[in-house]
Amino acid sequence: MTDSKTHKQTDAEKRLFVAAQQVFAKKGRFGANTQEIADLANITKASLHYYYRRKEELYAAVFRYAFKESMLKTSEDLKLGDSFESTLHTFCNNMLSHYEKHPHLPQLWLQESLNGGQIWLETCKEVESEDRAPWRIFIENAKSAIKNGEIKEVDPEQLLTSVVGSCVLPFVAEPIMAHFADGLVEDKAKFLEERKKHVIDLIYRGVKKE
Amino acid sequence: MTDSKTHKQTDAEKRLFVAAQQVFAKKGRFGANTQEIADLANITKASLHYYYRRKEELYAAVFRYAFKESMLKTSEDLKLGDSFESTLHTFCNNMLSHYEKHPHLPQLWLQESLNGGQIWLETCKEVESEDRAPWRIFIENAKSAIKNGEIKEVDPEQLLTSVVGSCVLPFVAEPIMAHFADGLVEDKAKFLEERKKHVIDLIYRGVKKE
DNA sequence: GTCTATATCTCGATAGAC
DNA sequence: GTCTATCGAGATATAGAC
Repeated sequence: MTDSKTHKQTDAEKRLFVAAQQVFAKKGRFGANTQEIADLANITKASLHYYYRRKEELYAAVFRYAFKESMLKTSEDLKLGDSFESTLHTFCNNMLSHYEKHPHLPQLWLQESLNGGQIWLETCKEVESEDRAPWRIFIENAKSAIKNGEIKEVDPEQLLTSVVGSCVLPFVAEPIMAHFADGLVEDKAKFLEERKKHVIDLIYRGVKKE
Repeated sequence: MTDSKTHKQTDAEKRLFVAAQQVFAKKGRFGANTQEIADLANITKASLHYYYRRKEELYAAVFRYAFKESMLKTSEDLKLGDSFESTLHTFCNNMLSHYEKHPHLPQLWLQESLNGGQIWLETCKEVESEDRAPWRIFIENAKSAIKNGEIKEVDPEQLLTSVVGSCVLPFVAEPIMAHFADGLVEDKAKFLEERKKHVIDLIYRGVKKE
């Protein structure tokens, strides 16, 4: 944790934090209720309110922490100045591996976005001011790769949209995707491993100069 | 409408239907409340319950109708046996044009997915039994294109995931995307027009045999 | 069909004992 | 720090007049 909650967490508080992530991811900021969170964390509602006076505080704390951690993971090994091929490779692999371990996180992002995205925006700015924003590195390296002829002329923002959309969909639309992607049901780990290869190959072929 | 609600709708019921789409898309199945829906439709809560006894019934009716209509739109002009290039072109253009006119629909799909996707699945099966499922045509035509050498060997399900993810993200993550895609804020129509070209070009270059 | 009024229930939040 | 008990707001849903 980086800011608001630097104190030592008790076991109960840790369980609360994890439970809140899950429930907010499934039900959203408004749909989630404190009883369900408390039950999942094996504490009472009163204890929940002891740690976080208001539900909104809990939501904001959970989102900020999870998002910052994830951006840190996603930007790992990404370096300004790397080739686009290497950047794409690292970006997709990091993102997909991270979300495979924590599939509820992309759901949490989406819920926040559907609910207006205000806290997301605030957190984004913090991440950017600390120079840990993976999307900035992605866009910068794409621009350089266009200039030096590695890839063709494309709008880097459009490209980023395609990459993120491709990586994230299996997690936010799992119940539906399971219906027309048999692989997702039979062996999820294998499907996601193939997904890494597929997205990286598809996108790189799509932009590289031959 | 195809089944459950074939009767003539009054003006009030139509307004209710539209309002419910909007509110369920933003707040989700659980977060949405009937007061907000009724207000937006300019009717009272009592009238809402006159048409749909329970909130859940309203939700299910709204989802089924909207999803079926959308699949009909998306599968327009798609024909079994078309080349993959033509299929991709039609699929992306139809989808993006439809969602540009009704940006809350992809939000409704994802809300349903986050809430378990049960009603989605039921509706999917209905659509498939009526042979109006655009995803089936997409996958079939991709398979044929692999066989006849138009495109390289790829998993059609992975490919579909990438296409849908790329097309849908701008609508479900708008508040965030607006932060790093300037074009989306300045001129949304232009951004989406460019998006069509970008996605079609990126994906086709990514799979075609040179 | 549409309304006002109200019953009933659930939720977030607090008080206060231990 | 964790609990039981409870308050009060706000939600869904219903009753019954027009």
